[in-house]
Amino acid sequence: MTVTIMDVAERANVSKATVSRVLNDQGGYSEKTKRHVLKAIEELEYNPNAVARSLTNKKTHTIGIVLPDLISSLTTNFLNEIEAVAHKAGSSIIVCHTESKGAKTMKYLKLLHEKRVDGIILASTILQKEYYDYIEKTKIPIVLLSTDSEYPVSSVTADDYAAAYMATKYLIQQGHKKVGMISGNKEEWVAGNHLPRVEGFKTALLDHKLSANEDHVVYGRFSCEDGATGLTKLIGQVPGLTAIFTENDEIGMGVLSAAYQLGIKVPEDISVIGMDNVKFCEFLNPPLTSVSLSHSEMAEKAANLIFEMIESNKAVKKNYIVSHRVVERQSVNSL
Amino acid sequence: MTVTIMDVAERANVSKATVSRVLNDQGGYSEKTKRHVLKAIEELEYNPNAVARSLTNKKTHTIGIVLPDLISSLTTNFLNEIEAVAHKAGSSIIVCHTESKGAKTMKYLKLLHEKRVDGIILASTILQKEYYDYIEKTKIPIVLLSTDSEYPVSSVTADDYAAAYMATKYLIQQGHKKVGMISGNKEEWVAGNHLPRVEGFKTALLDHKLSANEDHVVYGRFSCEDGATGLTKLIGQVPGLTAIFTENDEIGMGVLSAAYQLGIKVPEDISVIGMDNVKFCEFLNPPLTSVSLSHSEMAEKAANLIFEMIESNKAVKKNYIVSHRVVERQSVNSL
DNA sequence: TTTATTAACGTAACCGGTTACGTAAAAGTC
DNA sequence: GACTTTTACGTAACCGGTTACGTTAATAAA
Repeated sequence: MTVTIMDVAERANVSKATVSRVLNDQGGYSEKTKRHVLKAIEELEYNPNAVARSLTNKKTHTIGIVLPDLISSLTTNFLNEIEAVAHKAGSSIIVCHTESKGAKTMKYLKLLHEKRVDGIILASTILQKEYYDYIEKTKIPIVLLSTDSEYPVSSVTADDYAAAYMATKYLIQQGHKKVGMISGNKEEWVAGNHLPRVEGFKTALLDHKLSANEDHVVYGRFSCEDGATGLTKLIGQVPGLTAIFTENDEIGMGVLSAAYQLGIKVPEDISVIGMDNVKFCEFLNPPLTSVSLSHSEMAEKAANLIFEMIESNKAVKKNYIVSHRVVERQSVNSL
Repeated sequence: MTVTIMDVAERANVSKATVSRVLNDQGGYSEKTKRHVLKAIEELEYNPNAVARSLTNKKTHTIGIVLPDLISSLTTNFLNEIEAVAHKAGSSIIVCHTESKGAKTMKYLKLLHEKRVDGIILASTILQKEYYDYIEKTKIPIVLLSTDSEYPVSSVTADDYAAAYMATKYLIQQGHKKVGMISGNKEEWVAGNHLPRVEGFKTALLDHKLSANEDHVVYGRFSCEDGATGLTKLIGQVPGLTAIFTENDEIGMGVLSAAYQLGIKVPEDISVIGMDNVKFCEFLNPPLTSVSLSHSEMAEKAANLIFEMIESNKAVKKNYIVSHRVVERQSVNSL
């Protein structure tokens, strides 16, 4: 049916070994036979079978990405960047979407191992002991993207604590004294990096001699809707509230939207700063000030790292922390 | 190194054929040997090699998705939905990002064939003759997602013409007489469905005895920035403009943002209707009225269709058109 | 001219599974 | 008890490549 290396060999009157050699530029054949082989390939429209090749080579030129439900622009950021790097490295990516369910993650890891991917990027997912053990056993190179871990594995992360601290400090420097935070789900196992964010927020407040207790933070999940409900809740909990730090831009967007509906003016009545500096920040009304975590950069680093690990098959382990900065727009007032 | 079916066979004192049989529940072995085999698998932590399996089975349980640069929420919509369906069908997805470059598309098609994917979903990409010929030759099942084609291939699309017509008619019915459109790039080969959108727009105008010439349409690319520049341009080109139809929500978002910056009130001064009904519409200020194209539904249908085609390996060809409707929010005023 | 070296291949084993076919033992039939 | 059928396997070929090794012919060296 489909044409194989054997067909090419026969038509070119050589052995399949020779065909394989010219295919891989390995030398060991004359110019003339090379031409013959190439001609046969051309005529038969031969397309090598990567599956067969992978079997002997023990390399699939495929890496797996597993990620939970994320803000769409984050997912896209990650995926785009990783895919671009992978493509340059001559590899493809299999994406696995875990829907925030732990069980599915383990299933996916097994699946990816079955498919013999060359490496795995695990994004925004806490590395459970179970996962770690499995990865250790299978020896698949792995890098964590946007999560740290207690286990010795490569990772590319942002310093969430410091970033949150910076966001909060920025608000304080603009003169705000009553500031609240809207966070993701307390129990949420995804991302797993909101606790540092809450800590950074509180510490910044405390460091500047401002009060900071649990009333100052409101928990939701990770979406726009939470911004809306969070806003009213927060206003109730902290009297005289003038500024809000939202754990991510999507929540920030929700706050902006809710404020608009409630007739609360941003930034005149209340200032908002988000986090992630996602693309749409610029186009919100008002444009959302946000602390940039350069997700693209993270993803790119993670992708490069995984290929580095794959190539030098020594067990290199590296941990990168990308920088952050606040990008000022118009959602924060100075008092 | 890694444990193979042979290792299992030896430990269980059977042939690898038998191991394979119990692995695939094929019968032809006693309960006792089954237990032995299972025990050996357990003890050795055997994990079958999908690559080897694919080689004989001629099935990789992998499908390829190729898509160009899209609005991130669209991409995510597509990917999520397709991945979910694929996962249920026991398959994985390889995503290929063409960055709106035609050359890359062909490369990806070849790559996917090399990797012997079971099927391909080609999203928002015009099916060039070259692609079609290649697909025909390789006999890979393919379905087009969000693009039609002159060639006989399966597809799941929206009726862009009708949807644009509906959007425009909606504006007219709200009393608008001077309405303009901001479209994507005229020459853009991606999406390929903006021409019908422009046509739908113009026809709706004409059908209601309103003027519609090329001045009423402004072309950009597909992003927020185009909304911003498009707005000022359009205001210049059509005097007395009261409403704008944007080819997609991202442009719509850009218009909203630009209007805010320019002090133009939406919808009081100018009404805006978008297209796609992407998630963030609800959270814009004001919330953006948009005609819903149910992309999730499209993606799901496309995914189901591709697996249907893969299973019944007859060359089934089906063409679905999903419905559309305008979802009213607050960006359109009635005069 | 004879011998050593190298170039240009072919042969066959291997990667890790699946499966058609053959066979011995167990079970069923008369 | 002899014969047929069924069960429970093992053997070996196969999927489509890669590669170690062996062989022959051409070329270089002596």
